Amino acid sequence: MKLGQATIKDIARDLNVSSSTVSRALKDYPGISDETKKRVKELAEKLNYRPNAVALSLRKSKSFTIGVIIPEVVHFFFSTVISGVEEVASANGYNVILCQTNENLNREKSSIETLVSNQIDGLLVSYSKETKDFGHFTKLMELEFPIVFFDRLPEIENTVNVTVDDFNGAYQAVKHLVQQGYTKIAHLAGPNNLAISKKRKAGYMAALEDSGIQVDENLIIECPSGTEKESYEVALKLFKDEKNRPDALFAHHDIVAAGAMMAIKSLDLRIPEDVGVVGYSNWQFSSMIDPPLSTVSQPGSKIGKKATELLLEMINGKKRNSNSSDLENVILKTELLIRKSSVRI
Amino acid sequence: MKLGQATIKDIARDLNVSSSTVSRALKDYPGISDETKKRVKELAEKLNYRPNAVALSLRKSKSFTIGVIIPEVVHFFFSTVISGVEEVASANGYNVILCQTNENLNREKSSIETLVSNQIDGLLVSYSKETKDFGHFTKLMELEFPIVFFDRLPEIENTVNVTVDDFNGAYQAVKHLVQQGYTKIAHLAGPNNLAISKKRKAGYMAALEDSGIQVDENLIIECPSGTEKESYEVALKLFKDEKNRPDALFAHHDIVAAGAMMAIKSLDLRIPEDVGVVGYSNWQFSSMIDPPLSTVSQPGSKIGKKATELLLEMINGKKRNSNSSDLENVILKTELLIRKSSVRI
DNA sequence: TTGTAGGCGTTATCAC
DNA sequence: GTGATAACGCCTACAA
Repeated sequence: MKLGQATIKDIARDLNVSSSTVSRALKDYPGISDETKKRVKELAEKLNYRPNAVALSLRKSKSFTIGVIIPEVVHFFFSTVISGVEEVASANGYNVILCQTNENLNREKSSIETLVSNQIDGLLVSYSKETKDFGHFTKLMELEFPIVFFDRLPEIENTVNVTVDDFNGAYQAVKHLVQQGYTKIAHLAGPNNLAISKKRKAGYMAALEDSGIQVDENLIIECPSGTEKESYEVALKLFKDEKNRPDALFAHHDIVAAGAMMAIKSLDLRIPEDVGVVGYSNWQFSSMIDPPLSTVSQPGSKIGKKATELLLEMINGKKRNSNSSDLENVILKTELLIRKSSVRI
Repeated sequence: MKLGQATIKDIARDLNVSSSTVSRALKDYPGISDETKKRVKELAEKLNYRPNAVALSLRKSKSFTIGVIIPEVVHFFFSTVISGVEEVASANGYNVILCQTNENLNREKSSIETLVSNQIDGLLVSYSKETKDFGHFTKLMELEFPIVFFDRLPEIENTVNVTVDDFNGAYQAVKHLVQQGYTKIAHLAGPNNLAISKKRKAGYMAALEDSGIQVDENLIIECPSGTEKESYEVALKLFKDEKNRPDALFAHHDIVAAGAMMAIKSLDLRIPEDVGVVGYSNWQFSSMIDPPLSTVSQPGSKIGKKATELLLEMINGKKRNSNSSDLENVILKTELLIRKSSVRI
């Protein structure tokens, strides 16, 4: 910062008053003559005075800044979350410091170090795929530091969480496939250490069972990396086998679904006539591929907003980490978007 | 910040030394006995001491924080830029404060106010569509405050810019359409006050002229909002008119192209046989729609990285705003990705 | 080798 | 009504 920004002291010197007077005048404190107040404000205006937020942070031990730790920015869902976070934060006078971990545990840990040493007031976290131990979070929580977890929930007690109802989202998706007359429904699952993957898988299985269809473990295939390429290959193998070929697919992710669709089409199978497909997340491209992909829509921006609102409440003492309040675990509803890829009736 | 983080004073008190000794010991300053150094470091470790970055900022008038002002986070191109920025910043020990303007001038202005009062060391900017006056930027630049503009360049002298070669990107795209035998090529342009829109349009026109095709102003239609819906309607009108129907389309944006493709398909025209389409930006969905969309790929992450590198150089005094150095205007190359939507030979 | 004092910009507390 | 002082956490002349 090279800008010779004017300070309270400058104003005080120019006006031959003390800096306390200036400080009080600027904030309309009682006990300052209208005359002085006016002179101070005018000069402040003229010098383009702006309070130094860093000095304020130090003085008040409060930075009006929150940290966001996120696996990847380039991810439609996360970018919508960030957008929601920024929205609510800025509306409440808070800054957002962004850290992406690239799914790397060490970066997650070092991000926390920096953020904490920057005196952030609170933290929003979606942890990395590598994170299996949550010590770096619990240490902070024991000191009553405000943290809200979103999307990926850690196995820690008494956390404040914002998430979507993954079980139900998957359940609805698979039920829909069943209603469309598909009976042999495969599942391309996410990495097993993520709670969301487990819940989607559980929803898938429950929907089958409730429909009187037996779960076939051979039809559940893990796609840990979640790339298009990976699922393309997985799906190719899965659908090549004519004898055991599934007639539908529920993917834990639109990208995974898209890769699989490419494989299915390359085998000259028709979607949705031969194979029905439903994805998850409603990526921006999902409505534009051929055929448009049915998917479970997660309200990303709403998650970001809600998480930030909760965090600000915690910061401002209206809420603690470990209340019995039911607010501590907010579960937002998903929405099943039915498009062409899964409709054959 | 409720965490009772240990301070230098705490360590000093415990060890019965002065805080300057602790400060020096922690930073391996000369003239501290090994004995003291060891005791200080051990206790620091034990107390989990972390320097208070806010106090440091105040002391040094340097925050190791940069601000990013961006129109929208939920935008594939911008999210890749942000990712690149975060990458380079964190590798150099800098934090990133993110502000999105939602294309709103007032938010842009107030973001700058907050960022500056937070003593950021420098600023990366892609300004809003509403911004026609750049006073809020020039005011800072006159004070030698480091700013790097990316993607959208302001009409100000002596700025440091990172951008892509939009003219050439468009030129290549249209040349490619010509080579494929399309002759009546329409252009869905962006808002005219953005330099990028102008350059893409200029590239479009130059490519036509260089190919001996006369530019027809009726085939250039502005799509200011850039939404799918808008371009759907625009394209519907454009391609309904059988007499003057174009046989190809160059859109300033993939979303715009996608909307137009839906319109074209709804008129039972085939892509690429009847109509060739090329977009711009290589959104994630572009390779997945039907047919896969040819597009001009902008190296978003590279832009973010390069812009941040330049900014850090400016911050660290290796570079000034208004040098004659040719580094002040970095133009990165685009890449034409040829997919099915534009290939009929 | 270590300590003291002052200051970065602000505000709360006490005094006049 | 206003001013002086101390404090937030850290660093760095200058002293000792």
